[in-house]
Amino acid sequence: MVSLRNSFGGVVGLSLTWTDPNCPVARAVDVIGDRWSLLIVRDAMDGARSFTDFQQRTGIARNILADRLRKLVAHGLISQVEAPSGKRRVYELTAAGKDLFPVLVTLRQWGERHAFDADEPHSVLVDDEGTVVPRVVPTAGDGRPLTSDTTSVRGRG
Amino acid sequence: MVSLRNSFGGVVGLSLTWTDPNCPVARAVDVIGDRWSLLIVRDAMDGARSFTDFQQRTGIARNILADRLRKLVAHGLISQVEAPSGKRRVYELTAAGKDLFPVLVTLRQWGERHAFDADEPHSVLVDDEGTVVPRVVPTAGDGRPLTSDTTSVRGRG
DNA sequence: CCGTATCCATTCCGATACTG
DNA sequence: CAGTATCGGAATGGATACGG
Repeated sequence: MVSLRNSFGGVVGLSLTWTDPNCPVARAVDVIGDRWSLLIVRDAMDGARSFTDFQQRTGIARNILADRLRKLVAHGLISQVEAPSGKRRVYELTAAGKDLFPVLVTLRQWGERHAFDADEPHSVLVDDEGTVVPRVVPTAGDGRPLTSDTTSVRGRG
Repeated sequence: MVSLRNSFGGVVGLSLTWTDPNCPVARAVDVIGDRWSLLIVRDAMDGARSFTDFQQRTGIARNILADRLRKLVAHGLISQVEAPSGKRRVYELTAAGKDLFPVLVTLRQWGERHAFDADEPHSVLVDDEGTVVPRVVPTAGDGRPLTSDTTSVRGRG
């Protein structure tokens, strides 16, 4: 266990039992690499705000949901703020949480391609005007598309 | 538990205990949403081929590694092929596995931004020529950048 | 070198009951 | 509505020993 001060000033305990704790992928996985965290962020992006919102959309058990929300808040992806109504506190994505958008988009596109049977209907990601979002592909500065054969994805701090 | 015929003809058992089993993000998470799978894929992209390669790079326990490799093979992300030497069988990413490249790139970029302290040194993703890879941002067909405020990331099959 | 088998501890998860 | 408390089962994980 290693303590880490995150971008928001909060000290967060990370497992970091990895062989290479400085790999940014490993660190990211340490935050969202479980069964529920990404789905909670997904639903937050989709408009979920309240505890019950998340519970109903994900179907997660209440105690686990409470735990995950705590961790996501501790890691600075979600914050609990006063609702505009002034009544209740609601969960809201922070800038760091919203920055997971490209991850979820690529994950969704991957899922649509590879997690459905050929004859099984599935969604296709579209923008706000209803036109299909082209496949997200990392590119070099000059616009050249990058592949796993030429680009190492394993950073080492 | 639901059986699913994947893109490679193999029947794969998915948990799919989600509230919405048709969400492609949920399906993707069902495949790679654990502590190790993405890191195994990461190391495969980084050149790992043999069981011991993966074991040493990730530090994962041998029994768990064997289990995860089995699952990744069953899900069609990795295949076991004869080594060019003809001696041993080695693990190799399939097309579906390589398609996780954009996911790992965005995840790495997120990690570099949000999983390190401000004064903590970290890597920056570069292409094969050493120039920094610009932030990967999903865009509409017309090049307009998309955000989580305007684009739903939750597909429903 | 490539796994499998076993043992044990920890974590994860779901269901339910309960409180402010 | 928003959680917390508790229980039990399942999955995960580490270590080690073993066999092809």
